[in-house]
Amino acid sequence: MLDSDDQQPPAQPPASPAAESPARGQVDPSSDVSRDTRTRLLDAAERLFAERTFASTSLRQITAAADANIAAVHYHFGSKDELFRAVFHRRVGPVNDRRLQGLRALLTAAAPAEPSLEDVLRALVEPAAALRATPAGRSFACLIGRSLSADGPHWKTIEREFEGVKAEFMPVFVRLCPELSTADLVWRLHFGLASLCMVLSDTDRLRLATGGLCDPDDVGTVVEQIVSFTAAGLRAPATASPTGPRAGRPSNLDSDR
Amino acid sequence: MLDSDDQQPPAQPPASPAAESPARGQVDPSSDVSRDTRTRLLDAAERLFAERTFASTSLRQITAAADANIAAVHYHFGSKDELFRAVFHRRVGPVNDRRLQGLRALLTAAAPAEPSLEDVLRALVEPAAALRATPAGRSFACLIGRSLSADGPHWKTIEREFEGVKAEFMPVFVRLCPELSTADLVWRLHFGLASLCMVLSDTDRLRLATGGLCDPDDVGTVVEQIVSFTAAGLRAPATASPTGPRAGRPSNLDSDR
DNA sequence: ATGTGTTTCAAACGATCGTTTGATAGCGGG
DNA sequence: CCCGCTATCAAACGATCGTTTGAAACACAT
Repeated sequence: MLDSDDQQPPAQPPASPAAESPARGQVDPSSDVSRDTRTRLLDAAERLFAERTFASTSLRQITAAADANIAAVHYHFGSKDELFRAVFHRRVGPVNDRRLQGLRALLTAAAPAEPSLEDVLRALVEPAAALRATPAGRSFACLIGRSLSADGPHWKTIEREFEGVKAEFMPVFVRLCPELSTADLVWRLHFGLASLCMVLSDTDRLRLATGGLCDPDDVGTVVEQIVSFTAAGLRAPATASPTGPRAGRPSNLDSDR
Repeated sequence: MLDSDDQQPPAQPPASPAAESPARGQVDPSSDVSRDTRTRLLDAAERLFAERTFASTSLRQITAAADANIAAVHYHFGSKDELFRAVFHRRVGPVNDRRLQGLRALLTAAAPAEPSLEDVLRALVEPAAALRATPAGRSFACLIGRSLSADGPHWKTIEREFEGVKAEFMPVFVRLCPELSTADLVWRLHFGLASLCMVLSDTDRLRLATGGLCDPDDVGTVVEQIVSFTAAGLRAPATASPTGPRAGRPSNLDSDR
């Protein structure tokens, strides 16, 4: 397992049914001369997609930043959408691999007991938060954090990348939080990942708003803050309505008016 | 106070220094005949900005959905950017007013003691979460939740809308969490708002992924989940390093490899 | 040198974008 | 009746978008 670096087949653009007009065969990504232009395009696209947005970043801006020709994008990737997929796939694989490595190490080290909730959360959070330690990783962190809260045509692509992590972490959380209903557990994990996404996608706003007090690029602090906050939330007593019909809908501000 | 419905001055488009060529005077938004087209444009833009994105929604899509002419946008708002600002301003004002009302009611009801952490969080979360109860509000909820995690040219516009809420809620949280350092408090409130944003911007993904178990449109459940989770996180013991140099940077997965 | 396949380039394609224009209705008060 | 004002409309503006094309530049085995 731990697959992260497969190269897709030719992946010819869905248009043009007569596929092979001049030259379109994808090239082996390892030990290739043209890797220069390809990775330059990936780096530039990663940075610009993060700074602006996929929709508001033009291929001309990308190729200008990468010092390449416009047609190079379609030659190496086929289309703008597949360029996005390539940018995303290049970095999310290693992150998820580190997550699964960390989880498995914890499980075997603690067996037959269970690892601590904090350790499991750390294994999930740290590889992603560590992206913000490097400039390129920080660009990708903004991209991934932003893509998770905006579903466009790329949502299914993104979702698939995280299936393995979800499948392996969820049972562990279920065992570590036996007193929580499934709905409670899912809600709270959702909130924890929301916190992670918010930090990943931050672009100096939090640091500026706090006068440098809270720094999303301080990986160690970020990890401990998210882990301790989420662990405390997961340990909160279960809500009143397990899966009841509509039990307990307390709504405030009916005081006056 | 509680200002939410001020109309901006003429707000002439920054181009064309000789401003008044044919007809550009903004109209009084109350008791006006043309409110029809104006609000139809606002409604359509609100929905489409939420479904797609600001950048990937064209004015022609908006005017087609609003059954209006292309030029109507520039006649009533001046530009696409000011249309976004109008869409945002129309709904965020009442939400923040309800938040401040709720907070003040809590403060006077509990005086001279302090209200509970849960009640203050509820006053902050409920008015926003309640947006998801109506289709139009749900569109705006997606828009606001998404805009907060993506900073474009509209970030300063958005930030200004929330200044009042921030200024009035923050001192209360400081008093309610006296054992937390400022950095800890800001981090954890940031996480709580991240959870809120994630729920607001959800577009059926969570419900579909959980088989209907977690429904972002079930306002009562959402509020209680966010409030209890965030309150538990805020009550977690303070982290080791208050503002220390680099204390405690435990990094896992140094097991093998 | 020749041939083959890969990579890069300038230039153009049609489509769509935000914005502007000038004319055309509707409607009030003089 | 005509005038000033508001609102809407069809049509076009220049700019920029993603994509395609065909040829040049390059590498390298024979």
